[in-house]
Amino acid sequence: MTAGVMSVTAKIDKDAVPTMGNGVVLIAGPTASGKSALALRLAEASGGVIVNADSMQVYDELRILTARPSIDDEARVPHRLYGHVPAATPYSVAAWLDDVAQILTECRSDGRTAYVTGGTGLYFTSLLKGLSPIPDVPEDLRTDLRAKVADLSVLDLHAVLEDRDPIMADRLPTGDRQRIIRALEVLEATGQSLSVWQDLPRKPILGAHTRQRYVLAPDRDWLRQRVADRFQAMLDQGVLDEVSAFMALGVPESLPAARAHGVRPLAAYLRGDISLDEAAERTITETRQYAKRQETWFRNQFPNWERVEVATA
RNA sequence: GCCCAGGUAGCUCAGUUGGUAGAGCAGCGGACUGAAAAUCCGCGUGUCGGUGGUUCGAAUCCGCCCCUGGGCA
Repeated sequence: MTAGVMSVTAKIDKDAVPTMGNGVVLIAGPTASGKSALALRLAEASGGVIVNADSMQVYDELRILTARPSIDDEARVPHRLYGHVPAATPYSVAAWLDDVAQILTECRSDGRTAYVTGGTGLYFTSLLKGLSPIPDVPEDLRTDLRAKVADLSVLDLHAVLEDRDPIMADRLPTGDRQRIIRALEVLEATGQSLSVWQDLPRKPILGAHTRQRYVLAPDRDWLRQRVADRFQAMLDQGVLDEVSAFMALGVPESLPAARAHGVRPLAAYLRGDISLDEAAERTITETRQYAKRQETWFRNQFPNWERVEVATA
């Protein structure tokens, strides 16, 4: 145990993993399950490239808090799409898909295997199933709309959608503010119901021929412990300084980067509102709850992916 | 030792004039087409500290005992 974090060994059939060359290997798994370490071993052994599939590790300023691969790790194997976006910039699945598409093309022409590694289920699903082609919604429209409906209750908001776009209103739960707003902004930006766009065929980047799909499946209790240990290690690595530097950037709380686990509780601690113990507990709890949601996704959306045992070493 | 306040779901607590108990949090399950580490939906049987009694019926009233916190000595 180094710095409170156990090392992880995941067993993957050697014959199933290419030792040379080309192709794409997908490695998903809940947070703190050891994906990065596994990808590093595999990519190092095969001269491959590690490609990030984590929606938070794309942001530059939160390396420690989002458990991004270290600078040393990045020196051992090429890592792509890690920290390539400033935290003040909103990113999205669509942007990620564009980015990966380009990188996968590069890998193919270089003859290197791409190990697409991360915990964001939607990213993997979109990679394999595609997204319907929906026009971009202008940033100022999004901001304006959000400001305009800020004081409406979810139910009122749903009623507005019901009035303007009954089909989407019917598809969405009455309490799901985020998706209701998305439906409204698409309608406003394009003049057409989001349902019309969503019904357009999707264009996958990777097809069914992508054979190598792995999900790390650690024991839940083990993972819960590991999340706590990892947080302790983050403290040792200086997360508090990182978060305080992040606070100084003044990234609006509504932006994705500001919602990384731990940002809010640790900021509250740094402001003197809560104790460090309290902040630690909240961060760890948020992270565990997320891990559970990830497992739900993998279990039900990726039934055919190969489960990989994770063992402590 | 005496007095007071408590002992109810993993945790914090509700529980009305006695009709065998319910919230928040945690946890568990599920959804998921462009901010997804987000957003949303569903799931609450637990010797009501123990024991004896009163009562048709006690978490609720009475006795004794145990434990915790505070006060007085």
